[in-house]
Amino acid sequence: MSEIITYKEVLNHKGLKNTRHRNSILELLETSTQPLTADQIYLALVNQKISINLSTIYRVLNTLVENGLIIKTNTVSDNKTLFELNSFEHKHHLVCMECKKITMVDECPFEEYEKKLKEKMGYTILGHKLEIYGVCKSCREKENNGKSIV
Amino acid sequence: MSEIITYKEVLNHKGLKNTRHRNSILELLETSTQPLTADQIYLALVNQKISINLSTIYRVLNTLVENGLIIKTNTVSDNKTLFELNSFEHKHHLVCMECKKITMVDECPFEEYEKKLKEKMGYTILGHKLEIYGVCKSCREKENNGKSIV
DNA sequence: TTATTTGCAAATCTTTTGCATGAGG
DNA sequence: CCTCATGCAAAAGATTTGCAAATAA
Repeated sequence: MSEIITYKEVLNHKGLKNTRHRNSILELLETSTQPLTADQIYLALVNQKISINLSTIYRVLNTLVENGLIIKTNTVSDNKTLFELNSFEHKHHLVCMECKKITMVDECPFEEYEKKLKEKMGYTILGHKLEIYGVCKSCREKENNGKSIV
Repeated sequence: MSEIITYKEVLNHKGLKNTRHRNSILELLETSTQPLTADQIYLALVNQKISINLSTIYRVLNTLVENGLIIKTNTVSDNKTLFELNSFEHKHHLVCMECKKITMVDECPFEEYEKKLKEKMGYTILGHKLEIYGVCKSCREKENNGKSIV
């Protein structure tokens, strides 16, 4: 009774075939530190000499979202759809406005806040998404080359 | 020295011409309780017998975003770009997953959290966006017609 | 008058779909 | 085998762009 569940097992359990394309997309997302667009996934796979069609990527991504293996997000700046693995952990995005890199944060202080909203607004809360915008350390340091902040 | 600043004044100040299309779009967003898509704006204006081109709407919206009069958002579900007036107040979205209606919440408990992130992650925080997903009161009541939750 | 804005049509980009072929269980 | 997944090409939908005409200051 291992606690480690492989994607293969999850796919099986959901009645989805264990195809090479599904696996390579899942593996790619697994190793990525960032959520990726369909196009980025396409380019990364082509780079790995994997022959795949963009429409297949879209179809695989949609299937995986529907089955809860991955999660859809999007960026405010350019309204692109991003995909990331559903780690089943509570995570939020820290977005650098300079380099556009996304860092995950797992701390979340909102349970209490959600309760309040439930009472005040009569909403049943199912979840939330928090994106924090700023400038990351390395971009800030680059910007300050030659200039003094003080 | 009135404290009420009109859009006309803001446009002037930014060196933007005070055109009928810019005004009708701003007026529409002013009266809307929800963020709107470019297309929804187009249809609403056509409905008001205003003759305008969709590309003009996109150009006006982009100009207004660049000049900070309106704000761009987007929905996770269908990845549409939404526009809303920049009220310069701190607001968050409460999104009903059934009727897709968006309600604004103005309470925000995150100043403290942001400080923490700044220290921990070395980020300069510029702002954040919070979207809370759930089911609104009226949708929940509709769902429960005939069925018992208990 | 002169720079800015707008309309129109066409281009671009992302995502979806139909259909015939191929692969997994 | 038989269903589900994939490739390919074409469609669909959202947004942008080039250029000429209209308009605000």
